[in-house]
Amino acid sequence: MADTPRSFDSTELGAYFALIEVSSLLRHTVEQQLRGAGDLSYVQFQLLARLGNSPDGSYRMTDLADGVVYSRSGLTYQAQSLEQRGLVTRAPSPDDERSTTVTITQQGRDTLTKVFPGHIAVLDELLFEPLERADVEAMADVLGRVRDHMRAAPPRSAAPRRRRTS
Amino acid sequence: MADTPRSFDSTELGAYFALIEVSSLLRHTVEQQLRGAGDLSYVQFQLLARLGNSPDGSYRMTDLADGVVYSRSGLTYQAQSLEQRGLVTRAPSPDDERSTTVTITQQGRDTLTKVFPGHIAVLDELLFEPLERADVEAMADVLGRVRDHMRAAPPRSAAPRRRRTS
DNA sequence: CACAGATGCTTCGAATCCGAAGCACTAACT
DNA sequence: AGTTAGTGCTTCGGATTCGAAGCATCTGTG
Repeated sequence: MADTPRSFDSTELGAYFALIEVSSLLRHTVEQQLRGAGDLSYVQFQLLARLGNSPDGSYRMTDLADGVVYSRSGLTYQAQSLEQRGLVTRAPSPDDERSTTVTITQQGRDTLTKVFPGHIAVLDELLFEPLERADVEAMADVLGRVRDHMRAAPPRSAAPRRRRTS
Repeated sequence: MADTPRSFDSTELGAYFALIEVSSLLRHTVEQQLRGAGDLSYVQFQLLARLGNSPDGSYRMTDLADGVVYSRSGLTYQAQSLEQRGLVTRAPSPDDERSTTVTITQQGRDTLTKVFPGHIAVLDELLFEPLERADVEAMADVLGRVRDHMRAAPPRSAAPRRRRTS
């Protein structure tokens, strides 16, 4: 473990720090906008957005949790909250009694459309404003590759339960 | 407000989503490594790291909070925690009785060195592995500019208390 | 100097978050 | 079918988080 005690040069450090800082700052501002515009937390918005983009407006709990990088128990909490507010419904899946299917309601979609313009405005102002088109493309490309790489590796808590090894 | 209901193209969306996803996934993994290696949360590590990089190993509470994008009350909580564990000390500032100066202790530095190799290993493996040198440079450049832009704008909760305007 | 406003930090209460443990259902193997 | 392992979700307890309010100090102005 930790068998490569190499250190980073300033460019690498800069990239890393900038990444963390930008996402923190962005998240912060977005959070406030969402709270004000539709009384949503960032997580709640992400959940609704994902559901809204789904072809049938629904997902399994686990897939939702993995999608937004969130703990399952945390998702249960938020899903209950959203359900009480009438923004989603929950029902056991037809094919698998264990799993719960979360579906966005019309009211959920309305909330989404109500909140969206402001959300875009914040992103535009904070994230895209200082960037050229090429920068955005580079960012999408580079970060996209990183994401794929991360998703490829054991996505959540590494150790697969068992190795059915020969 | 929201006077620009333009929408994003897929590149922009990709850049945004990738940013969020990458930082979330990264944070998650790093968190676990830190927890295991030195019983630190990510925030605690960030605080120690910042203090460790400071010329005199200390910062004011507010500057620390702004640095890591964190609420003041949250910082108070973590600073107390770190102080109890002997990783930092807190003392009123000499020149301003109001402000508290947080200083990293030798034990804090030791913890930092103990945790660092693993931290670097995670970053190397998860973030830098799929990237060329040029990619890292592009990332540092683009995200660095975004960060500067964000920091330039009213950094925390917008409204300055008063406008001493003419 | 007295005072109002600004600033730095902490306390407080409520919301959110996570991991571990538990419950229910499914799959695989015999 | 019976047994064992795997999977999906929730509950639980404790930790962390934030914003609002409070307290103490500082600063600028009369």
